[in-house]
Amino acid sequence: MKHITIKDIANYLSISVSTVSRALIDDKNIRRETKEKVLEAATLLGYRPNPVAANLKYGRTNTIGVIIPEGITPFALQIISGIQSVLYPKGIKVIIAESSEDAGKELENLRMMERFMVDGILINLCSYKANKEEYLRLRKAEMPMVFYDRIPHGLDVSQVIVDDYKKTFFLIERLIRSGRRQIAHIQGPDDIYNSVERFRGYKDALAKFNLPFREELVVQTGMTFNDGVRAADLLLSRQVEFDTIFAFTDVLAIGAMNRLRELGKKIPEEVGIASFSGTELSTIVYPQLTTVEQPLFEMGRTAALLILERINDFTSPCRSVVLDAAIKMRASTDSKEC
Amino acid sequence: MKHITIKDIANYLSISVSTVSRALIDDKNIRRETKEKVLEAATLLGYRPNPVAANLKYGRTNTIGVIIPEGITPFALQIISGIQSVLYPKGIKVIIAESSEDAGKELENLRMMERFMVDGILINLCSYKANKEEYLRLRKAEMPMVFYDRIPHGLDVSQVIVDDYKKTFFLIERLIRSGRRQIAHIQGPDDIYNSVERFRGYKDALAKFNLPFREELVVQTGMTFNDGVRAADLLLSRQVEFDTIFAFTDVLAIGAMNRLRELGKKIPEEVGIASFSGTELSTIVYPQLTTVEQPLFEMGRTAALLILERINDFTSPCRSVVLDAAIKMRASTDSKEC
DNA sequence: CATTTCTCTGGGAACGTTCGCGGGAACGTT
DNA sequence: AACGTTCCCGCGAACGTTCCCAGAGAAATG
Repeated sequence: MKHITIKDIANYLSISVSTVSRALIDDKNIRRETKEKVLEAATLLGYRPNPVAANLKYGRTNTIGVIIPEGITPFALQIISGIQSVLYPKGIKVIIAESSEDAGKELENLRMMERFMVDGILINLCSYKANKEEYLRLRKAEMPMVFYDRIPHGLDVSQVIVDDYKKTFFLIERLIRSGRRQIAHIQGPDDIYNSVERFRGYKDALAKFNLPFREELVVQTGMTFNDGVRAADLLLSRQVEFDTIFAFTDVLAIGAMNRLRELGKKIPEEVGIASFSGTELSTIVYPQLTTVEQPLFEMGRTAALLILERINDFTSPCRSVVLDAAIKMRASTDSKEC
Repeated sequence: MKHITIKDIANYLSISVSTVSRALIDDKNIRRETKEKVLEAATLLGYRPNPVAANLKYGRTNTIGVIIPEGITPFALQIISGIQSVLYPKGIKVIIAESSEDAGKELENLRMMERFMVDGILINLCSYKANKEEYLRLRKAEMPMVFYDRIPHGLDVSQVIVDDYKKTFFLIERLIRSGRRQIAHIQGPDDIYNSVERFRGYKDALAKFNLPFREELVVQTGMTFNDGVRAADLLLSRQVEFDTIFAFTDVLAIGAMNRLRELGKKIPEEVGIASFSGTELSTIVYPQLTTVEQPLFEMGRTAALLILERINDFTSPCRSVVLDAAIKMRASTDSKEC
């Protein structure tokens, strides 16, 4: 693609490049007349500014990186929509890298972002423990970073989250209030902080209603659909009664639900299913899932706003934004109280 | 972020910037000794090359744009993984824009990509008719483009697709062979060429077995989950018997399936469901969907390879790659012949 | 030993922009 | 009439690289 530059316009009008630049940049040191002449010529010649050159000047790339743990579910993409809705209008590019739930790959992605010289990074972690030194190094190198959804522990950074503990607590509370007593839990991996928090919410909610916490009702597993399937099998093999399953994510819940149905269990009559997420998955399965619906688009939006803040002023204090999330009672737990 | 430049290395070693550049760029006009010295100093000082500067020189941005019609389903993201697997190792950034099935937004996205000065664009269209003039203009301006999945009509461009007609034909053929006779079709929008092709495959397959084509068994609709729900309703309201539904996409199929089940129909005993896609959605629903499984990752990979070809030599002839797709018979049509 | 070739290095222009500086013209103020 | 201001505009440096050109010295050739 051949591009016409500011210099071409200057030649065309026999004026200097500086004046052209000033006209285009809306500098005040220019006569209205000449400015109009330049703009006219610009459209006539089909001029498109070359951001690369300007960025070189400013030492920016106008690019920010997003690192996501997985890209199979719609989760990431909805958040990314939110991010882009803020950044694209500002002329900032967004590049995405996926870690496949692998801390090693996450590290690679961080390095790649650095190589690409992004102006900042938005991160959804694989593990809240991994790559800590790298994040410390980046922080020291003054790389603007904002974490969202899955955040690190003991690192003073900007972040945007929902209150996993509280929301889980409320969800379990409502399940109990609607008559469910034997609530099993499919727990996520240990190294995801949200998993720890949701587990805590689950336990405390049981305690509030004086329901016993029973180890046999808890299964810890991974993040995939098949992990959900296996979790259901494991739960059944323990020969302990349960009338509800609360799963760490949509995907796990759906895996478990499908397995149970395959084995002839009626949902929600014999077993109710609830989860925590906010993707469309929870409404395209049958029956629709009771879930804590996180505001994903909004989460992306605020993360993007935070990173802009951070880029503009690295010395500003880190901010932690907690978003609200709605509890949606749906057919999978057959609650009357929608 | 303060960055170490090539000049810093030059000062540090009291040599010229040119030599440093040569050392880093693996130029042959340099003594092995000095080259090693430079590399050593580079790692010592923590030098990271600034791609922006180099790109300015070369007139490239090392960025390619991807325009997708929608981002709710995993469809797009799986293809994007394939694209990134080729481009990221080459140091090429990938930016993504979503058109929300809206041709106007698609046009906006094209303009944005141009503003960002991407080196090339990978496109999955909203409509095969829309924005034609814009694509012609871009082509004339020598913007490298590759279309995939949903392609334009009557435009000489590089593209990567699967054979919608043939694969649909084979799928319907197998459904008929497994005993299904009254196959309904949920058709996609008119302005998506794949929809037209799949419809054609459906019709011709019926014809091959001397089964009557019945208008009442075809519903044309949109692309969303709810469109699938509505299509099922419409089909039922026509009071015509059918033992199978073949839907344009996974999402439509799932919408219809859930609606039917809600109304008490047994899947697959009373109605079988089949679709065309290749996302994980077809295997996380219950029962799992019979479907034409497109090789999405591979599609992304080849699209990326084609765009590289095009960027390196715009004069090379446009290529059209047709990928194979597997027909997966699953529980939703209860076929014995998995 | 003289000449050519080769190897390596430094200088400086170029990529497309922005911006500080200086200066000329026009204007207003004493 | 002399001076200070303001308004515009051009010049040139700068951002971090690459690369062409020239040249110094070494090596090879006669």
